[in-house]
Amino acid sequence: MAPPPAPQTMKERILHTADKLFYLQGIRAIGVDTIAAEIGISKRTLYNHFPSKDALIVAYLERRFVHASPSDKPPAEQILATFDSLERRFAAKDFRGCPFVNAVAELGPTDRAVKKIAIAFKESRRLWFRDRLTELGVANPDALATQLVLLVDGSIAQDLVRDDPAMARAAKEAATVLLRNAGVDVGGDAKPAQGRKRPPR
Amino acid sequence: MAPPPAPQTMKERILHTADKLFYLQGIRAIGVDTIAAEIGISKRTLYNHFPSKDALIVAYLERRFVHASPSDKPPAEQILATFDSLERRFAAKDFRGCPFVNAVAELGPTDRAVKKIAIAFKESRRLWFRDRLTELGVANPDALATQLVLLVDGSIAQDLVRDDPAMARAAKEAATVLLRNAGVDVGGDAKPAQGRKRPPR
DNA sequence: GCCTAAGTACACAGGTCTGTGTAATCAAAA
DNA sequence: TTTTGATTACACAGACCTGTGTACTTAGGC
Repeated sequence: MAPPPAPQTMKERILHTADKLFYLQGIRAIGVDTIAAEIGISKRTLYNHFPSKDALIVAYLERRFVHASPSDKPPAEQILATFDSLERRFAAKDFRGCPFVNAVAELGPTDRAVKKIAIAFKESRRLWFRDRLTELGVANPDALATQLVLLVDGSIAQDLVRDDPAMARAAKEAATVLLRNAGVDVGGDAKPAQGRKRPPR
Repeated sequence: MAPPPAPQTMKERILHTADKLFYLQGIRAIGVDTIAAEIGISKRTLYNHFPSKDALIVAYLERRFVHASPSDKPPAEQILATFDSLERRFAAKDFRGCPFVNAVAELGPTDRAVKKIAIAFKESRRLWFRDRLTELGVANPDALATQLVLLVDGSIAQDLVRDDPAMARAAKEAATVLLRNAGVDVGGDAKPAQGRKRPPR
């Protein structure tokens, strides 16, 4: 399969580079000069496409706001696959936590625009979980969806400081318990994780 | 009961103020001038107590590294009380996430000293959970402890962006399910959260 | 009264940052 | 060929940052 095409327009090239640097090194740590130099353009060109660094930051976060693509797998599988995907991302050396959480942590509570995008993103993922749980006919999809996003964000935060992709596996196991507890069929009783061994009947 | 005593020594006053400003507004957002001005001392005095801003940052994080105080409550109660305590902290208007996660997010992967403290803190909390679970005789205390810290950090990250203390309740409910699944007695069957209603026997 | 330690006031060096102004260049469309 | 729009090179303003140098004041201990 073909590699992802190189960004075409100047605006896309700027966003692509800003994304890489902002995400890996932090928004406040990267100046617009650095971004322009990395692309090999003048600072003036950058400011011809974005009126301010703030605008560039907002565009960076909006570009990170990718919506989940539809899948024809069963909902329970989709939910658990989320954690496998997380584990793969943790294993990549260029993973540095959730860009939205990082931006809010970095830019403080004053930056309303950034916070708004972060809230929207978190909520969209929660709703994605909720929709899958509704398909499964779970009794309280809202509450369970919230618990699942806690596991997602918890494993991201833990991996950010510990660099340990196993956090995603731990989250997946916890999610499996929560799903099974809600009556969802998540495959064999292979990992009981019980306090006492259950005698085979 | 008496209010907490005002910091006595100059070093403590500096740390107290640095903590407040670093935590609420971000480490990079606060200059040493701002800290000195807030206390009403000269910048020179600050630099007489800390050789550099980096040293002040490290001292700030080390001061945040509070170890859990021993309790005589039963272990299961201690574990669940963690989430009640979290909820109270979320409700306070000056809560701004985990200072260690925020510092790592802000200062980037290069700052080894900061990352080291953050890892140590996260691990100390995981071990605290593990010790309580060991007291409870749980089969796999290590794995379950990791899952519990995911819920803690997940709720912190979610509250940071959403300002919703209910995240702590959601984490507590998930923790209850995980504990019960591991054979821990966590009180009545009051909240079954089951997929299908269980007929009373 | 005198000495020492701590703090103050304040300037400043040297660096970074965002954002702008200006004149020159280049390429493609008309 | 001429025009037009994008881009470049580069200087610069104004702000902020960390860290230092220096001379002055103040308060306690001897």
